[in-house]
Amino acid sequence: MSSAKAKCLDGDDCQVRVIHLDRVEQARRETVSEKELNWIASIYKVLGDPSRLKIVMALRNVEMCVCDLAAFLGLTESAISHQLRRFKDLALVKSRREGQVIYYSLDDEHVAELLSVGLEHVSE
Amino acid sequence: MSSAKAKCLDGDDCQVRVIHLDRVEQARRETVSEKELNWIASIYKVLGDPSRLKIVMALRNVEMCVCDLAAFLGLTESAISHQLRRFKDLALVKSRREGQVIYYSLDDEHVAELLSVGLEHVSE
DNA sequence: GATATATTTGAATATATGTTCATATATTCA
DNA sequence: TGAATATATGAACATATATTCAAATATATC
Repeated sequence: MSSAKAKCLDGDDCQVRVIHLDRVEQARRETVSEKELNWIASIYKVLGDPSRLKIVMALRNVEMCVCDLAAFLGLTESAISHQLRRFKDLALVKSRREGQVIYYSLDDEHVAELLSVGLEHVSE
Repeated sequence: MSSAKAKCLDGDDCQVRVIHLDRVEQARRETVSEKELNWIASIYKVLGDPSRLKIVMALRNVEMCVCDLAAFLGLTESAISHQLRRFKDLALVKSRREGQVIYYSLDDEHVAELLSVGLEHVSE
């Protein structure tokens, strides 16, 4: 066991206080790459907004166009379009054009897969 | 099927354009309460930040104190403390005092439960 | 081609957020 | 009690973000 006295860790200016060096090193060993970490966080982040979560939940069952979603959420069509772009960037949502109307729906496989990846890293 | 012509929905000033009224109404019927929605979003949101995600992933396996986490993340102890408070507010993290040191760990049951609730509402 | 509809894009803005610094609180030990 | 350590708190700040407005693009219809 480590003592409860703080030790000095070799940081930039040797100012870093550490009580359990072994645990910090273990965490260092077990952490995922910065890149992957940011990626997982971005998945959670995009779902961490009430408007976007509402969009996802609406698209769970039905295909919808921008103006339907705008009516449902009580937001501007522009606002919806901006948010949908974020989803598309993460490939959480796919679109299909039919004339002037563009239908949006969940990219179910991706959603399921991405969330399971996140879970895998968070809860054991 | 609905026509592809926009209809006028009875909004505040009757300016709301809707193409598939039936789908909007279905979404209205199937949506969860605003309160629950905000709550689920807040769970995702708190995980949607690289620093916080790193904290959660570190606490998965080991109990850690503030200064250990600060050393691990390369952040101020104050910053860690602020973030830990957010986790505690959502009951995602629990703490245990031992002398001057406060040990933080994941409230595993809660994490698992909360995420499963979120999943339940998002993917099918 | 001209008009109307559906969506996108970019600028602007108000608000939220993550971090740091300085200070306060709590605990231990001399 | 007083000094030292560990953590918490609040103000300040810089950055990120969600939304709106105005204008642009794309498709269909006349």
